[in-house]
Amino acid sequence: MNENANTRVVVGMSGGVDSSVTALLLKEQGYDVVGIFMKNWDDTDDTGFCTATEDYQDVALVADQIGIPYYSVNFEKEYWDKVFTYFLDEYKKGRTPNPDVMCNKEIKFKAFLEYALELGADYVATGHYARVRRDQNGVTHLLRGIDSNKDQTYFLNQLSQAQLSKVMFPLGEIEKPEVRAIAERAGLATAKKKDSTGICFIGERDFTSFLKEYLPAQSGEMQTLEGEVVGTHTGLMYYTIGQRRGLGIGGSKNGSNDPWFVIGKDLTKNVLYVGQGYENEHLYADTLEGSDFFFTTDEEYPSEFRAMAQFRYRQEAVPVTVFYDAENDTARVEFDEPARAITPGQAIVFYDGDECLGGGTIDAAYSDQKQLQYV
RNA sequence: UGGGCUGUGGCCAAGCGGUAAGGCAUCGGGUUUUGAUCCCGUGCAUCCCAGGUUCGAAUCCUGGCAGCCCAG
Repeated sequence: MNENANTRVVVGMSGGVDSSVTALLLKEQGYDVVGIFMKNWDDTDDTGFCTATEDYQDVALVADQIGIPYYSVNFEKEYWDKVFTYFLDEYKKGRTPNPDVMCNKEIKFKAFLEYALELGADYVATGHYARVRRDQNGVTHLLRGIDSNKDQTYFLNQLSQAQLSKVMFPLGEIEKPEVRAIAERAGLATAKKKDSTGICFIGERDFTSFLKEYLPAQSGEMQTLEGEVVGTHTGLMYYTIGQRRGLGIGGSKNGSNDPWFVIGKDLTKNVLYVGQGYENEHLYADTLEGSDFFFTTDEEYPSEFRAMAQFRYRQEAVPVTVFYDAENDTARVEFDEPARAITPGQAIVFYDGDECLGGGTIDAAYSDQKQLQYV
């Protein structure tokens, strides 16, 4: 009855509203929908409680309501090897990794995608707020979700053309409030479930104490760039550039009552550099160097081009000039205006209007040719 | 063992006789599929100690104690 009936779409269902509505919409469009829950992290606590169990129950409820089959698959090993190991390694280097970018690249759109294809899927769908558009040349473009407040292309910047050609993001076309409304109208079990935040699969938790379970703490001094000791840090890796909370220091002899921010780290001296004021000059860079640049379409990029760039999730993109070294997948990026808290380990993502072109990983930041003391 | 200054909640810091501002930090919450940022809310401090003067003092006086500075 419907041409979509011959198209099998495997939906990654997390047990949240977004993926629930994703499955619902595809089902309504007549696709042959299968829901699959990924368990990638074992968070069973001392009392035997595990949020994944609860989430899977929600997947089951929703799948039954929608009328689709559902399964569970376990990628704990892959997640540990490809995402978590990388995550810890980066922290050990004093950097601030972005595990969700890696999770999308290696798990959701690799391990999971391959698994789905084996199940006979034509596409994999997730509840990401992003859009894919396939042009007449057969190229798939990754576009920002129309709900600019929820757009998640930042986390998807490392997806390849091959991966993108196999995905569907139904939610990219609608706004979050509409997603809630659809869920409520359909009476989905997850309609009122609170949005989850935190590292995907690991979830919300006290971040520092979580890291301490895996990384040894080595406390040291907090200093101003002038060398004045103003406090004690509990371990360099627990702080990130531009961070304000958690420093535990306030006031100063010279009368400034501005808040303190992390402005740098020195791994060899085990010193955390801090400075006062949101607009502290040491937090601003005009250039960065990055590696592992990767583009969403197979188009070849010139050694120099203009683009809009985003350095952190939910930040406004700013105009930059990219000096790209295709040989090594590295690049030097110069900003039209100085940018705040450029942090090694974080992703720099390029955009051309709504299209996410791809991105790389920040390695170093510079101001006036001088490298900032970030690692 | 001469002179000067200072001593208010974790840190800065208002207050100058009438019954303790504010900022930062902390804590709680909101926003957020990284970590941040950001936003909102949050302090029953008796004012270094002991006396005294006053109807009444953190604010005045006396004596201690502590720190800093300048002299020697």
